[in-house]
Amino acid sequence: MPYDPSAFPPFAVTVDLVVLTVRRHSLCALAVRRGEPPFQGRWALPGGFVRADEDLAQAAARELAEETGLCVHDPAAPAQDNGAHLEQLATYGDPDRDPRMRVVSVAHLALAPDLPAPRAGGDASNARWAPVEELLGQVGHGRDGEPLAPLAFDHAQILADGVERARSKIEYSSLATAFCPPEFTVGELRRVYEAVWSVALDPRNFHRKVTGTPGFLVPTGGTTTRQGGRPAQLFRAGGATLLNPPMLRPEV
Amino acid sequence: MPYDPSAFPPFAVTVDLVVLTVRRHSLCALAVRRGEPPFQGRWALPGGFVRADEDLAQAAARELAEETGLCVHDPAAPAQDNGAHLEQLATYGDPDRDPRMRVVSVAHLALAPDLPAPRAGGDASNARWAPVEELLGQVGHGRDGEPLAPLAFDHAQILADGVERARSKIEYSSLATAFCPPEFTVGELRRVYEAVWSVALDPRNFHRKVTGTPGFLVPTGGTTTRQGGRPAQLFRAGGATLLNPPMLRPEV
DNA sequence: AGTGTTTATCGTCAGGCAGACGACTATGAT
DNA sequence: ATCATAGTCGTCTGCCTGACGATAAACACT
Repeated sequence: MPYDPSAFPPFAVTVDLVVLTVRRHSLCALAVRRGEPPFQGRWALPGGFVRADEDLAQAAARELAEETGLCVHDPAAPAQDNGAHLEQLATYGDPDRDPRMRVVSVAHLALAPDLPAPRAGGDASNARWAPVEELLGQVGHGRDGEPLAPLAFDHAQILADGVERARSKIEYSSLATAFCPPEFTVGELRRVYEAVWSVALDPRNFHRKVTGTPGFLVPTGGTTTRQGGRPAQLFRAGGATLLNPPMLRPEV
Repeated sequence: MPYDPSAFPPFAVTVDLVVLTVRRHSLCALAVRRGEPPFQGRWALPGGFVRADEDLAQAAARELAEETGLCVHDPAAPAQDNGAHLEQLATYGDPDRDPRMRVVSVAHLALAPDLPAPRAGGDASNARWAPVEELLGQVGHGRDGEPLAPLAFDHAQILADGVERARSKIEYSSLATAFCPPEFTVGELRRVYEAVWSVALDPRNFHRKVTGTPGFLVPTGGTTTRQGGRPAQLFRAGGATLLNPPMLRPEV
C-alpha cells in the first residue's frame, strides 16, 4: 500500500525537558517563561519541536544544550566533564493539551549537577531554577512571595512524573551521582539523596552502604574540606549502574 | 503567535502494543502477520494510527480490544472480568524507522491472563501468541521449525524493552497478578514469576513471601485442585500495588 | 485398600543487611 | 584552648531471605 496521507491525522511532535538539579539542599527544576500565547508570561518546561531529520534523543539533547549549555553524558565516554544524564520519560498526547493544534510531546528527564545561572537563549530573566514544590504549587508562592501560577499546558503533570521517576530511580541505580560534580564526597552524595527524597539519612549507615557496595564509588585518592569539618575522601562514580540491594527510601 | 504549519514537520503517530501473557510455562507475546509492504508477510507487533480525537491511552486500549477482545482493567473498578493491565512503555521515533514516512510510535505494554486463540480482525492465521525468545530470535526458528525472520520495523527492540519492563516491574509491584485469572492459587502465581523470569523458585519461600505481604493477596475462601495435588487456597489480588520489600529475582 | 506422585503448606535455622546509635577523628571558627 | 562541624569506624539487634525438612491432601495406579 502506498503512503496515503488521508489515512492518518498529522501531528506536531515536540520534546519537553524536565531538567533537575540540587541547589541549596532542595530539588530544583529548570523553568522558562513563555513569551507568547498561549500561556504567555507563565512558566513552562523547556522544549521544542522535533526536526524532520532528528531522533527523539537527539532533539532532547539539542534542546538541553540550547537551554543550559549542558552536553549529554555519553555512556561510552563517561569521564567527560559537565555531562548530564538524559533519558526518555513519557509521552503526553491529550487531544487538547495544546489549544493551537494536536501536539504529542515526548518528555525527557535530565539530571545535572548544580550549575551557574541558567540561560535561555541569552535571556536570563526568562529562565530559572525553581524548587519543585514551588513549581508544583505545594507552597503556593514563588521566591519573591508572589503567588505562582501553575505551569503551562500539562507541564505540572510532566514535572511530577519526572520527579517521581528521579525519586524512585536513585533507589536502585547510581543515578544520584549525576547530580554531583565529577569528584564528590560521601556527604555530598548523601545530601543529594536527602534533597531528592526530602528526608534525613543517617550519615553513618549511608556511608557504610555506599562504600560497601562494590563498583558504586571509586576513591580518587584526594580529599576536600569544602563542606567544612574533617576532610572527606573524594570519589568518582564507579562503573556499576545498578544498586543491588537498593538504597532504601525511609517511610515518610 | 498563530499556528504556523511551516514551523514544524508533520508526523504520523501510532501506538504499538506489546501484549504479554503466560502460556504453557513460557512468556508469550502477541504477533500479527503484516499483509502489506513494507515487511509484507513478516511478523510485527499489533498497532495502528492514533485518531484525531483520541488520547494515546484510548488509542492503545482500542487497538488492544480490536486485536484481542480484551477490555482494559479500570483501576477504579478492579473487580471486572477479563481485564488487562495497560501502561505506556516508551516512544520510538527514529527518522527512518518506517521507510514510508516519519512515524513516531508510542509503544504500550499490556499484560493479560492466558487467553483463547487470538483473533486479528477475524483472521486467526494472521495473529498468534509466540514465546518471546522465539520472536527475539534467541532460538532461531519458529514453532514449525521454519527459521523465523526478525520482527518488522524496530519491533524487536520494542518487544525487548517491554519484556524487560515486565520482568523488572513484577519485582516490586503486584503486576504479576495481571497474568492470572481473577481467582488464582499461590502456585499459579509462582509459575507466572517462573515463566517471566525463566527461573525456578522455591515454593515454600515463595508462599511465605506472598502470603506474608499484607494487602497483596486476599483469600476468597475457595479452593481448587485444577493443578493437581493437594487442594490449594484461592486468592484474589489485594489492594496493594507496591511490593515492599520487593520480590527478589534470583541471579541468573 | 495400599502405594506412589503431585502439589500445597508449615516450621526451623543460619547468614546478611538495615536501623539505631556510641565513639573517635580531623578540620576551621571563636 | 574550646567548640562546632563533618567524616569514619564499630556494635548490637531485628527482620528478611535462602536452604531445606516435614506434613497434608488430593489423584492415579495396582
